[in-house]
Amino acid sequence: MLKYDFGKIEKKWQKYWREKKIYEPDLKSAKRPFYNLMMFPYPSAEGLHVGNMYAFTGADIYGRMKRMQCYDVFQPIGLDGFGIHSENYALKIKAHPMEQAKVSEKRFYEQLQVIGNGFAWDEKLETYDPEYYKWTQWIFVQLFKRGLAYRAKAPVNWCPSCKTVLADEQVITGRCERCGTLVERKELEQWFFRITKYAEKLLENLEKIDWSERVKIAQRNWIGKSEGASIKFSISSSQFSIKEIEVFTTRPDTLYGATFMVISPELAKEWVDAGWEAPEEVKKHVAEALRNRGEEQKEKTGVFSGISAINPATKKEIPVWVSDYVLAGYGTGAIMAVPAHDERDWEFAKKYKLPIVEVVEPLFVKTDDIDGVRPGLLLKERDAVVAVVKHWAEDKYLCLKWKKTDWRGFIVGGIEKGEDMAEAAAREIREETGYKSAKFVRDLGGIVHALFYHAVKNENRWARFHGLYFELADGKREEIADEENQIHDVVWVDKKEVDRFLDWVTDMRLIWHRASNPDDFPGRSALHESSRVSEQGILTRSGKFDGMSAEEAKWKITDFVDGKRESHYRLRDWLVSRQRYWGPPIPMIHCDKCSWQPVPEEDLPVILPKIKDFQPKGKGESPLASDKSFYETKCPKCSGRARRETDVSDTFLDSAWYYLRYPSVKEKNAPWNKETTKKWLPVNLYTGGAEHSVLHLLYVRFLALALHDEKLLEFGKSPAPHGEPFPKFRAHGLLIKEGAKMSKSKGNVVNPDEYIKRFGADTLRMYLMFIAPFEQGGDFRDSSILGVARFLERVWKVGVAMENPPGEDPDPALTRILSQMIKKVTEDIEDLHYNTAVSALMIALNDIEARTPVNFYHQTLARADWESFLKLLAPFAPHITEELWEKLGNKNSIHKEKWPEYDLKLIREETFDLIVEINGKHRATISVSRGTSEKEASNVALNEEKIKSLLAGVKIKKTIFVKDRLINFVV
RNA sequence: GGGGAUGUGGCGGAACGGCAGACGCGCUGGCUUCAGGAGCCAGUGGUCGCAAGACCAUGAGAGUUCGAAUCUCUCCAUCCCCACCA
Repeated sequence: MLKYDFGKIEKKWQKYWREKKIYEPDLKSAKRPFYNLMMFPYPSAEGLHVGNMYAFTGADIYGRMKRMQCYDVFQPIGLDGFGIHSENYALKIKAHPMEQAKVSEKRFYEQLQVIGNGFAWDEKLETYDPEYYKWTQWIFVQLFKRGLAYRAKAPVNWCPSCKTVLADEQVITGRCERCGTLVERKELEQWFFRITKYAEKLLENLEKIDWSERVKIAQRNWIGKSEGASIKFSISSSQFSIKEIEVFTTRPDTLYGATFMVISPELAKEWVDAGWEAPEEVKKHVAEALRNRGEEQKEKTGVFSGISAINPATKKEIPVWVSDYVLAGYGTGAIMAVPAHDERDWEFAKKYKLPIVEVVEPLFVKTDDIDGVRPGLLLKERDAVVAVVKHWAEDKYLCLKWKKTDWRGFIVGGIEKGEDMAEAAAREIREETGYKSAKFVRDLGGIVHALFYHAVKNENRWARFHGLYFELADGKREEIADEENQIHDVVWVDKKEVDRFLDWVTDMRLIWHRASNPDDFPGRSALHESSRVSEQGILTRSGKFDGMSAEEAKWKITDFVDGKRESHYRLRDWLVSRQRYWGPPIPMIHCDKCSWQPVPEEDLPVILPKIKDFQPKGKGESPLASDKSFYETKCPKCSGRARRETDVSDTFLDSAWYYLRYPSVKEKNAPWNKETTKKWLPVNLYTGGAEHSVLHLLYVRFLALALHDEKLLEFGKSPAPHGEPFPKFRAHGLLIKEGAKMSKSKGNVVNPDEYIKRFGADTLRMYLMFIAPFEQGGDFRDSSILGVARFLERVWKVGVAMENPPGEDPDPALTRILSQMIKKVTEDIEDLHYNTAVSALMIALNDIEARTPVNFYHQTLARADWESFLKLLAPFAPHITEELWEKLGNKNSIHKEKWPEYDLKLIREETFDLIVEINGKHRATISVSRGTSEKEASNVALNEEKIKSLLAGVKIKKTIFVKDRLINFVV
């Protein structure tokens, strides 16, 4: 076998690319700037992970195609080297982070060289470079000056093992994201960024940016908007200064069912501090609860506070409890408890025997499918009902609306033709509701379907039925309404609306079945199964709101008790300070007289000193706090003695703006050059891992939006939402190994070096892309890489043969095949479907080989077609294609060549395979010319022997014809 | 508990609502080779059949459709993210 020397070739071209700077766009005068960005890695010094390479290669392929499509592609790389990852690694191997960073840097850049990406090396950056973090600090100062950075004492997440505070985002189920230790709550003074100010904007803009849907959903959930009302409850026994309790609720419609209140231990403590003389057991409970905060979910516990409040709707006195199931950080730290309609309140009420009052009755709807008739019912408003019935034979739907004011629930039923309607109704109602007394409308004959309703009046339940029937069989209908029920409209509606409606009915049917579960009390289960349904429920025991739909009552009740309609967000301010060593010092100075002052801009950067003892201390202080020469300084305002902030900032701040620095790394006087930024931003395509859905990707957006609003930043490109840095983001999937997640503990981490040594970077790149769709992730298996290695060997074989003088009559079929492939590969790369693009290249090569005697490719394969093939392959295997391109006598890099174009006419074949189906089953395939009409196709098909015999003696009812594709005979 | 995703041969995975299983791995047989390996040729979802072919197959069940892996609903399984958010 002809082995190509990938080691030599790859080295040769990597050197060439670097020297000729073929991946360096002209940042000043580029005509068609395309910023292709990939998330930069944090160097862990164990070297580049194959997962990094997977991500980079995927992004690189896209960039390479764009470059060949005549864009000025800018594809920078750097290192996210500051932060806890790198620091912990240094601690582990007992190295100084500052020295270790240099080691990691070297190793990473070497590795990044050999994977063959088109990086713009001249613009590389490292977050721990003072030239870089000078501006990270500058950003901090700007935010501080504009009130977007503030210092506050707050309960924070404290990791006792890492000895630092963590952002909420870094706490996973009560444990530290990094080391898994249980996180404690501590009260500390910390620096925050006011990201909550942007909650609404961050949410809104999600609708306008082109991102992987799963990432958008994650962000939406993280921001966690809920609409509700804030309502005040006054305290009846006002023994101390607190006179009222404010709560936030998303269900103000259930206010009449609020039978008690619960406050969080934190709030209780606040009250105590404000002078509340709480009973001993309350104090005990609070102390204990506060100690246990952050622990895993456990059974709810609580104590009665001895205080009572007034329910503003019922004016009744209700007890106030203290319990740890109420969180301090969300809403007001106090809730109104509606045990009938909230799972947690229900549990609590059951445990402590508190009253439960049901105030929303579910809407019972049932449908049946009998005799082809599909009845249904839709509740539109409080006092109008719409029913839709499908005609059993024709494709028609009947839509009926009528008004009624005194009902509570509806039942829709179908009955058999000829069955006595009254009997059916009686049976149905008794079975479904258990209501015994009923009055029935008599059957008047010819009934195919009927609708009923029953009304239920609070405790004193009664049911009455009203029948509406119509004759569908002969197309006539008869409508009957009694004196109370007026039919308002009868209209035919279109199918789409009916389909939507029927889906709704199906949902309701499910709810019905759940609701009829005799457990607990009626309604509870139904209401908790789906908030959507509970809001479709009807109010009861709610004074003048009885009978109103919950949805409507929501805001009416809010108004009634002087509540405020409000939106709350789960998102909380970004905690940016870290009591660690390996980060950019926060550029703030504290003076006893002048309070907090930012370091003057001309004094930046505040250099991180190289200190010996960089171990975290665990006192809530950074190791820098033991370095006098660092923290002793003068107040920039009064020049008095002052103390420098010794905390450093979160790594996520470093990575929240790196993309702005890349095009401007050579700018000395500003974090980003105005013109360059206008020209190159926002980023055209951002690629990275979905694991950064909420952390990094939210922070970056926040910062860009804020900098825009403060007029510190201006993007010039693209019509994307103002200030959004990444109008298009694609998350790649996770690469696993033989079915398991790669992890050091399992020892199954794939080291790319090893594979590059064995197979070459081209093979590894292409294999990674071939495994599975890029956005899905894939399973790395050693055995499968051989297929790609073989493919490249064969490419080499053909390429070597193509050095010979071309033959006289190349095969036109190959030209067509290659043209089809151009289309396929171009579209696949655009969609990031690299696996199928690779497959298309393999098919093309198979065809080339199949149509040519071995080693005589130059005679049948047109040179231009081979050049196209190489160009299409170039993004995947940049080295081998460059070498073969040179072998053809070309002087310039293939990566600067123009991407091949295809001729639609050439792709189109004159004939196609007509699929002949009988009743949708494939029976024959006939080759006919393109554009064949239905009539011709039908004739050809019916003359086919096989079809003839299959259709002998049967009548064709209908023929379905899809042009240039198939013909289907329905018999 | 909530949210999201995914279920197709022995495996990774293909398939604008229109020939299910492209491409690759693996496997089987043959050629070649001292041998190992590699290469080349043929085959490879299941059942029945000498064959032509027929039937069955995309987690299970229903629905829509002339026609469903694909759209809708229910259930099951697996994975990921979040988790007492009122």
